[in-house]
Amino acid sequence: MSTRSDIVAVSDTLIREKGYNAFSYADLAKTLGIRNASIHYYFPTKTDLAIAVIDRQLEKLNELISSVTDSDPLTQLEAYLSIYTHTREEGSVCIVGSLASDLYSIDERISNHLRTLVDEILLWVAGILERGQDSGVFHFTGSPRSRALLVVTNMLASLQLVRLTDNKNDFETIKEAVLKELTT
Amino acid sequence: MSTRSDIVAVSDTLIREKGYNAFSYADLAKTLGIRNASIHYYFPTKTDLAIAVIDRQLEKLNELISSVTDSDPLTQLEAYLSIYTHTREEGSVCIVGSLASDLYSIDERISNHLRTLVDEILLWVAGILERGQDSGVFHFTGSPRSRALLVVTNMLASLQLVRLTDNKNDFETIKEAVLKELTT
DNA sequence: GTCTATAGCAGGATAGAC
DNA sequence: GTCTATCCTGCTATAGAC
Repeated sequence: MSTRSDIVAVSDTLIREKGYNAFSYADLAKTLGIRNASIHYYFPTKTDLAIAVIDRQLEKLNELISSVTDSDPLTQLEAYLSIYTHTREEGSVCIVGSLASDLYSIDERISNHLRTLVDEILLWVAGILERGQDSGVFHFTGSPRSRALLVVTNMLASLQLVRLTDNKNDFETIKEAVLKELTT
Repeated sequence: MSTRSDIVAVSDTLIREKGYNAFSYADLAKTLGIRNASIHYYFPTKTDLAIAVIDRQLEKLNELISSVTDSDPLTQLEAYLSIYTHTREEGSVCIVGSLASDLYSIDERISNHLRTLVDEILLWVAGILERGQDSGVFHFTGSPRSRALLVVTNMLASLQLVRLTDNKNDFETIKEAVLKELTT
C-alpha cells in the first residue's frame, strides 16, 4: 500500500476510536513510523485528511453497494448491517457518529462531505427497504425513508451504547431485533 | 444561580454542542465573563468538570423520573422522549452520544460515571416498557431491555443524524415512529 | 518524498496577590 | 473567590536540507 493510503486508513481508525479532536499528526507519525512533516506533505491540513477519510468511506460504501447490486433485498440489508458488525469488533464507532458529535467544531468542508455520505446511506437503505416491501420480504409501516432512519439510528447508536454497557450481546441483540422486526 | 452551577450548565451545553475535546476553559471564561483561573478554583481539572456535568444530567434524570413516577406507562415514555425534543431544539446531541464518541480519549473516571447514567436510562425505559406491556398499552417482541435498547438508540442517534440531514422533520418522524410502533 | 528544526499558538493547569 | 501572570505541553503547520 502507498504511504498516502496508509495515512488515510490509520486516520480513519483513530478518528473512529478516539474522536477527531483527540487524534493528532503525532499519533499518525508514531503508528506509521514516519515524521509529522511527511504527513503534511500528503495532507497539508487536518481538514484535508478528514475529507480523505470520508472519501475512503464513500468508496468502500460504493464497493459494497456494487457487490450486492444484483442480490435480493434481504441479502442487501444484511450487507448493510455487516458494516457495523465489523466496526463493532474493532471497538470503534462509525465515522458518521464520530464526526456528528464534533460537528460544530469542525471545518464546514468536512461536514458537507459527511452530509454526502449520510445521504447516500439513507438513500441506499430506503431503496432496499422499499424493494423488500414490494417483494413481500419486509413488512413495515411508514415510508421507506422513515423506516431507514430507524434502522440507521439503531445501528449507528448501538456502536456508541455498547461501548458503555459492556454487554457484548447488546450489539447482536439490536442487530437481530432490527432484522426480525422487518421480516415478521 | 451560583458560579459553580453556572459553570456546569455552560459546560454541559458546550460539550453537547462542540464535543468534549473541542470545548475549553477559555470558552467557559468568555461565556461567563470570568477568568480561566476562577474556573479551576471550582474544578481543578477538566475531568472534575466533566464528572460534574454527568452528575447534573443524573440529577435531572432523577427529577424527571420522580415527576412521573405515579403516571401511566405512556405518559412516562413521553416524558422520556421529551428529553430529546428539548435537546433537538438546541441543535445539540445528548451527553451520552457526545462522550461515547470520545470514549477512548477521556479519563476513565468520566466513562465510569457515564456508564452509571446509561445504565439508569436503560433500566428506567425497560421498566416503562415492561409495565406498559403488562397493562396492554405497549406491544412488542423480545425482552423489555432489548426493546429499550432499540428505543434509546433511535433517540440518541436521531439527534446526531438530524444535524446532518437538515430535514427538520426527521427528528419528529423518528420520535413518532417509535411511539407508533409500540402502541399498535 | 522524507527528514530536522522550529515557528506559533492554544490548551490545561498553578502560584500568589488582592 | 477572583484576579494577573505564567509555565509547560502538545498541537497544527511551515521552511528548507537531503
